[in-house]
Amino acid sequence: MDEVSYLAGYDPRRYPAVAVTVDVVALTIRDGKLCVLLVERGTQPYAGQRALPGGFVKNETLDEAALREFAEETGLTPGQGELGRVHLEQLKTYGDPDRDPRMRVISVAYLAFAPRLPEPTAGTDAARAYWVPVDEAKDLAFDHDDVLADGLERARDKLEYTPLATAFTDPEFTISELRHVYAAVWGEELHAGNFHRKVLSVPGFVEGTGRTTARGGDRGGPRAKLYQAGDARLLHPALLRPTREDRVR
Amino acid sequence: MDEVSYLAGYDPRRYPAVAVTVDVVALTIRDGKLCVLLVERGTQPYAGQRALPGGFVKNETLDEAALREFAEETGLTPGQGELGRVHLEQLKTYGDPDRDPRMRVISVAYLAFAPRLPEPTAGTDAARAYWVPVDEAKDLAFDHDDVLADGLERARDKLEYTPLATAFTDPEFTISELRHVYAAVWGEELHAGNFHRKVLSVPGFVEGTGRTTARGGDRGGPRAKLYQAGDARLLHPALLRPTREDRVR
DNA sequence: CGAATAGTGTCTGTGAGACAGTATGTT
DNA sequence: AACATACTGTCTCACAGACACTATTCG
Repeated sequence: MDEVSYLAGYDPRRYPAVAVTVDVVALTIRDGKLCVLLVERGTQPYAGQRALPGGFVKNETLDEAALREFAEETGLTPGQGELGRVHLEQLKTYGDPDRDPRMRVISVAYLAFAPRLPEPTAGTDAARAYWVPVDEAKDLAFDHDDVLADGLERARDKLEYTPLATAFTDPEFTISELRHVYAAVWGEELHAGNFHRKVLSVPGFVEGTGRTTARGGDRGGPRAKLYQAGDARLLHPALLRPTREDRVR
Repeated sequence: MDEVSYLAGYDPRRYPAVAVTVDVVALTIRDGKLCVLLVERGTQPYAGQRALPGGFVKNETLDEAALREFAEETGLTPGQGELGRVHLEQLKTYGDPDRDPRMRVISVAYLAFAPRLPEPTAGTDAARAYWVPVDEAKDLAFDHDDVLADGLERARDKLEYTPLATAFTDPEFTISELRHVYAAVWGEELHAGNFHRKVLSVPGFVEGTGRTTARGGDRGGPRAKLYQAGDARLLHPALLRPTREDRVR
């Protein structure tokens, strides 16, 4: 029976209550490591454990709910500055009947790619959230280990065929910085020379600004040219990560 | 605030009711055309219009709800025969506040790839569902036009890097039949010779059965070898569809 | 026989990856 | 001076796509 004919004679109050939340897998890169935003739980169940930030969906779209939660936890002001550069996309919905011990909770998970942000300030609502390297983010509350794993997989895939790596950088970046983003997300080093040529050869991925860095690297080397994100929304050809035969079967 | 601390002191009956449904974009190929399963709506709103099959989530996982809805509308018996060959995956969740005029409805959409199925029998519950070529499926109820469009996009992408085209065929198929699946989903003809060689060169995509068709094609030609799906879960290298520059920007 | 199809051989252009090499910075 | 880094050149192999060709079977 489709939702509609069903709803016609439906009194929602007679059915077991269902709650809908959004949870956000917010990723950024700090000190060359891929990090995820977590909050500490204060109440039961899972008190003291860490969880993904999230909350109830109010009278708003799902996308708006996710953006609002992200802004609240990071302390950023909606519709302003850094928040505008955050990429948010829907990831997957989790709804196993027993994923929350108290009642049926359907959670729409979102994936966020954020540039390096100021540490959430103490004293604000955002104080309880902090960035954790993804390989230290284990034993999360509820099914959030699964949600995080799905988010990481999606993020790694997206770097291959979209220019979203630039969402992790400053507006102006060097090819080397971009390579470090890929290395952090994929967890493996990339050949500097080939990566450089490849990035420049993909139409619309990056465009030069004419500027260069003020000085060379900490340990020497020439000043690097600065680039900004181009207008491509898909990379063509894609930047395939080194083939892992075990990903195939 | 995360979902959890919120829920601790939460009485769901005090909040506006939210309903959660699943809707299914079920695709199959009939007469060489990609078709989607639709139902005719009997009640307001959108009475008389067509919609994707769907319904309320009961005390079950979301995946189970989607499979149940699909089985109900097609008349297939759960856990049996043809139903076991259907591929089901979560597509996306739709939850705009006004997508249903009566109340807040969050819909988790699923995508199904089905082999050619018997036409739903009259006299059963499945009688009101029928297969419609996707290019004739317009003006659907609610936001189902968007859902269908998202499902088609996902299906076209999935054929590139997974062996899911075999989910549209009989268990044993010819390379030519497989090519017609790609042609139907992508909406363009493929070079027969190159496609043939490409499919056989991808490890684990198909494996020969040693058998051949009983007779050649209707209009001549040798008997074709029969293949079955291999054990690959990802195609490597992928079967990229002809490049469309406008997909990139 | 004529036509359509299954399947293979071959050539060409593109791109990925390995490697080397040059120029320009740093400590 | 020693070394790291930015960036470019070159070679090789894999693969996509165009095209040609043979063999088989149907009407």
